[in-house]
Amino acid sequence: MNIKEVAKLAKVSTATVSRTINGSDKVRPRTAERVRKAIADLKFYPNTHARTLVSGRSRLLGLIISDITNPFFPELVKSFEGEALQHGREVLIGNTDYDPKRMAACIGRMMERKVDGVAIMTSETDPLLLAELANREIPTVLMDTGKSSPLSVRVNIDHAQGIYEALDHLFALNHTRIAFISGPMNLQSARVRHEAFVSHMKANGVAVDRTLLMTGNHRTDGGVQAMRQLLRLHKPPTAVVTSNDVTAIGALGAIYTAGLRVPDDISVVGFDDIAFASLTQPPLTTVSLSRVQLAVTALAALERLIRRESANKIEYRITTHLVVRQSTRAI
Amino acid sequence: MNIKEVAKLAKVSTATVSRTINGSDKVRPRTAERVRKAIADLKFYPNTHARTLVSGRSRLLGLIISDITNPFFPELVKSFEGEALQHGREVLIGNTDYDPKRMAACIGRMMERKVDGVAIMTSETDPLLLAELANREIPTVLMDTGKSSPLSVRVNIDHAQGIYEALDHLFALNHTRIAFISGPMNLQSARVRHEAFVSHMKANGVAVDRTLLMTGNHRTDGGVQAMRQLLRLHKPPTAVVTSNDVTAIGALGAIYTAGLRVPDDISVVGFDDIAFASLTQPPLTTVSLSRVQLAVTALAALERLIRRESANKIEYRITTHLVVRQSTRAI
DNA sequence: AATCTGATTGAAAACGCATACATTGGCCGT
DNA sequence: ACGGCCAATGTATGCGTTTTCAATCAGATT
Repeated sequence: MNIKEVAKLAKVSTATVSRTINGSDKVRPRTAERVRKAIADLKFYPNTHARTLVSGRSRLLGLIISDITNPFFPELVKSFEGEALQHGREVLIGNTDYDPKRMAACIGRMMERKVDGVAIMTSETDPLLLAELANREIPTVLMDTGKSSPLSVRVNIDHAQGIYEALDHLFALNHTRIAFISGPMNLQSARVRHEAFVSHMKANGVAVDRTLLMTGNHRTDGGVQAMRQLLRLHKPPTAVVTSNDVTAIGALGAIYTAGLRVPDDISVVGFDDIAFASLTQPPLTTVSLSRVQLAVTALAALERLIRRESANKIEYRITTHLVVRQSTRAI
Repeated sequence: MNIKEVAKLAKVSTATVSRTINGSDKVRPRTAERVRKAIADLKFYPNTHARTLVSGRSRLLGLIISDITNPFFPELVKSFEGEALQHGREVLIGNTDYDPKRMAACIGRMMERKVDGVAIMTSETDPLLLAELANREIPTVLMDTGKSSPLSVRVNIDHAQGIYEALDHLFALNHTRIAFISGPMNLQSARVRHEAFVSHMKANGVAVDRTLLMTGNHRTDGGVQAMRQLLRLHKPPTAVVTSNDVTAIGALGAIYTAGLRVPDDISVVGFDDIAFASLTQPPLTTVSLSRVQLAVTALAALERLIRRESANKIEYRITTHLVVRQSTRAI
């Protein structure tokens, strides 16, 4: 089943069939109709590989993420895919599992499949791999890393703003003894959030107690461990800010297990605003980082790069802002 | 950059390069080494589209799911992808969003990309689309639907067993006034769970109060609505079994909002055992349906079909079983 | 040294489509 | 009626591989 059979049935040449499929305007409407009928009758699906091979365009976009089971990503994937579909493209997803080797394999696959562009939504990336993509003139969009070039742009996420708002919120509720449970410090995003916390505390004249600065891992168990340790302190914090929601959920668990209540005994603030954040008990006050916005922005940037629109110096920025729910209260 | 340049650099023909890439044993080791060096030097990545076009094999597997943001799926996707990678294949994911039109579009894309096989993990599928795949001799694995044929197998999920165990557990805790919040009744899996509930209640001589049979939608809001209604009853249930964990989480929320406690005032049982089930307050007693097992089984079945191994009459079955946590208690 | 044999290697033909270029047809003005 | 011209269609090439079949080579046997 191929374009030839369609051509035969529609009594035209393969060229006309091809033109019809691709919506060329130089096919007489009546002819196009006949071709479309033949395509439908034969249930013909054009061979993407042949199309890509000859045209050089795959209509395929790469999306590289760290881990699909991390609740942050599915929403991002869905939005990105939805947008891509609207632009007539498909998405090849790559899971790196935070493993540089798998990242390299992902990029390799993207190159083999001749993607038209790649969105790299992991916050760390090997510059050598990026160079590889650049060599092949494959446009890339990076999150929080890399520098802009004619074929690569960076989408900046303003983690700090959210942290500032969270702290201001807690300050307004009279908290000063505020703990922070960070993510793994080898993650750029985790580092930025941590630094924003420390600097905004200082900026507001609140002493930063080093014993209240814990390191988590962006998973629940990290939140549980860190929170337990905080609760064992001689003078535990009255509020805890976490580097992501999953950590906050772990902290929540540790607090309940210790027989304390949120927000009565201790306030908790998350980060990301994953779907489950509004479903915890109590619903989590958290910093929202819109995955939809991130996906839409990344895709738009990619499209621009693919069309080689020299939209140089466009600054892509995703803001974050606090969503107050019920896990925070004044003391 | 193509195979020709590699051939030139390695001073061999393109045929030899191709053979080396594909690990043919009829290339002299010394020659193969030279070719591999050329490939590495040029950082050559073979063009998948050309390979697929000529060989007819894409090393691509389709995985069709309902909604990646439904917590049931990411784990399934990850396991499936991991297994596929081990077998040297890649995965094309299709989101149907429970929409038959999008399902058709997904299948169309699978055919255009010439996948070697498709795993359809949505529990409803249009037989016409399946016929389309069968016509093109594309192997398929279905979840809970369809009938086996030389190119299609069905993986059965034993939803009933889990429901039985859940009920037996509640019976042992002296519950008899047990409610059930179902999923959308147009979903096969939801219907089976519902029926298993009713039949096992009857089988144990427990009267089924129709007012305790609620219809949800497999989302939290459905769980919230249904639970609210149950709590407004003259004689509310002492225990609630839900058709999935997300529904249970909604129910949990409604119960807390009403000022009641779990499991003190009411016991709750979920279904699926998503990652968050162990992180609710209290941790949710639920029926586990292993996504890993499902993914591994589906992939193994697919591989067998692709190799045209006539493993007829193999019965693929995924069992479910109760995981007791802390959301259930005796009355 | 000549011959044979199996192991390597090479040349060339597909695979299904898009597209540059060539051809045809119809319509207009004259 | 004729040339000219644009629109519509057709012909044929090549995209980068795999694979068949033919050619060559190295070594063993005589």
